[in-house]
Amino acid sequence: MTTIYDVAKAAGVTAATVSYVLSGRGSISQATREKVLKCAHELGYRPNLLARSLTKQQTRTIGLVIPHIINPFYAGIAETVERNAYTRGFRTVITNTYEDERLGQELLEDLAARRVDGIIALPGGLSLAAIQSMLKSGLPVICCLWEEEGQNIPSGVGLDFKRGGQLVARHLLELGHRRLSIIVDTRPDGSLDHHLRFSGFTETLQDAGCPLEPQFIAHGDSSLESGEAAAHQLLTQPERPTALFATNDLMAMGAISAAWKLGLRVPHDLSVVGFDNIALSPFMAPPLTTVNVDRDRLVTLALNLLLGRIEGKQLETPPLLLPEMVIRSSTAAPASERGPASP
Amino acid sequence: MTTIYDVAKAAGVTAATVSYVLSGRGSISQATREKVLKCAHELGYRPNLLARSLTKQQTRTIGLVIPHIINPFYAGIAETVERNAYTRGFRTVITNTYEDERLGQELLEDLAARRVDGIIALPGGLSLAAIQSMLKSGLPVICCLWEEEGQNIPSGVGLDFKRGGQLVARHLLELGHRRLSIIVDTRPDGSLDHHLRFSGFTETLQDAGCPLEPQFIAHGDSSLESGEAAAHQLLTQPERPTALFATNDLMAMGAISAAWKLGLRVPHDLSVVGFDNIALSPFMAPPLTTVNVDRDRLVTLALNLLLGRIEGKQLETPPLLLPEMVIRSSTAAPASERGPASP
DNA sequence: CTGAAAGCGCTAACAA
DNA sequence: TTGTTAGCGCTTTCAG
Repeated sequence: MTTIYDVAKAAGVTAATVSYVLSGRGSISQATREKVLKCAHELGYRPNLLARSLTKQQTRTIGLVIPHIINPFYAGIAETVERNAYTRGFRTVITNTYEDERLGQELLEDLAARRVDGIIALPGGLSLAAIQSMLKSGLPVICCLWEEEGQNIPSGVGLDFKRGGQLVARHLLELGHRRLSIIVDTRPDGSLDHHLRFSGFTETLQDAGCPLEPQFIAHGDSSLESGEAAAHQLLTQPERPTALFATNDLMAMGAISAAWKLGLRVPHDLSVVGFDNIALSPFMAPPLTTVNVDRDRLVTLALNLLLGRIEGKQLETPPLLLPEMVIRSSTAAPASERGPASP
Repeated sequence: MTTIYDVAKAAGVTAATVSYVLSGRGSISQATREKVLKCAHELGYRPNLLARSLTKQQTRTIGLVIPHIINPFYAGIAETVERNAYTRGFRTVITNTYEDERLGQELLEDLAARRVDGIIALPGGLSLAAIQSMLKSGLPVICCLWEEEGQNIPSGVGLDFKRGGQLVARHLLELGHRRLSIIVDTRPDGSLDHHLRFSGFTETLQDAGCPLEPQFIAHGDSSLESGEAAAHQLLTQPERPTALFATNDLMAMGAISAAWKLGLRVPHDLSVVGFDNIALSPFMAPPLTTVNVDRDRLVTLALNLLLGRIEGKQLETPPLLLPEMVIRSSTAAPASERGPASP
């Protein structure tokens, strides 16, 4: 691997000079600049970021920690962060916890060891303690979409998940549904946002005098598989629900799949609502009614916060983002309200 | 940030000693070992990988270059690579070209500048020239799923895409379809694998005396959107095809969506076949018939090759992987062959 | 406009 | 068992 010294020797100058022309700093005569550039090119010189970062004490790199890239919601976030950070001069390294707190901890340590300039952390596989520890060592961490009972979360950008649950309940109620069901991800080690979607949903039903029945509550782990399994269970009961809310789009897709396999038509026999509005949602059969999370805004805010912190500014956390209903074709009035089916 | 020197001073030893206990190398008395460990912990010491990598001349990190993480096919590959590499002691940094060759080139340079120990490169947004250039500078690069007319590809692991196209044609033919259509990604700057899926498909039809009609060929860019648009075009012609092959699963999903919106039932009115067998495929409505690419095997082979090369071994490229049909519920005999529809 | 020199944090001979 | 020392590749004062 050719170094700056090799280039310097070839160009008959010193390493410092090469460094200057390469960085565009300092004032260098046109002649030597060209000579250096030429030599660098000929020797196939490639800067060593390790060395550079070591001296400059910054990497212009941020870390992004998410639970699982296979979930299109996180893939979308990852893309947005990567592109956004890139235009602001930062590289992004994406890491998956796979919902494993041990791994999550390790990843955080690793990012710190790589001396990323800052981290954006999403819940799922990350303990608050681990984050605090990073923060304490001076590494900026921005928490996105984080919800944690009681404890105060480090600065970040949040979303009003509870409101999301309310919106869904209201939508379904307005369509005339009375036998509602839910598939919710409430794994003990998961983050609490699904609980909030759940409570927003149930409380609204309660208030409307139409409380959620216990047998219409099923659990999943946010995956397609779990959504399908939970929906199957819900839909094979003696009295079926007419509507189903899955607390994320992937489980909703699984639910639609379960319905399909049972010969039930969505939305005729069953209305389905998801949460997240992933890129796939408009292309499901039928297109999924869901709750949108404004990822662009989320990421922009998070990055503002993070890059601000990296530059030493202590910006204040923005207000909660507001989710909004996206009504597509997977919801309709219950069949009894509409007369006979039309194919 | 506390360094090894801080720890050394606190423990009353020298930096080298600290390095030794931290790495577990050398022989250190139990007493000092404990003392050092204790100090390191108390000071919140975190190793600096930049410095470490700089001296060790290796990062234990590999780069993965893919077109677009939002495509579940690539997300799946990314996960497999990351997990696999991790168990072998390597970290992975995932980068997206977004199908942009300029960006792709830059990413490659960046990975090299970060001194990753090796790279796994998938086609789409990467020029062969850029890869060759990395190779020339001594950085191991393994090309996966690469197809390039004439030119000889650097070592890597490939798949018999043509055969995949043949399998699809055969499957559809056997079901009794005669009016077949295809949505293919043949962007000029894309990789050639879709061309191969296409030619395998068309040639088989040709041989069967049932050549693909020109108006039944549509184009996409591998995205959901493009699949839906292309399918819409195909399905609104005076005489509809009875079967549709999309050269990847995402476009197939778009096609199912288009069919749904036109009130056509899959597979009753239209059979749909995809390619890739992404994690979503079994959960589409209906579950998608597709061509499986054995990602585990692919990644294992690629990693063997890469880690081998990193250790200096020059292993020979394994034979092409063989794709295989996965028949699910999106294909059936054409309606005319089956009598009237059953709901 | 360019060179000399110190330093970023860590590792690995080699001595002691 | 531990310390000394040189060096990894680059940046950046400070001189000249």
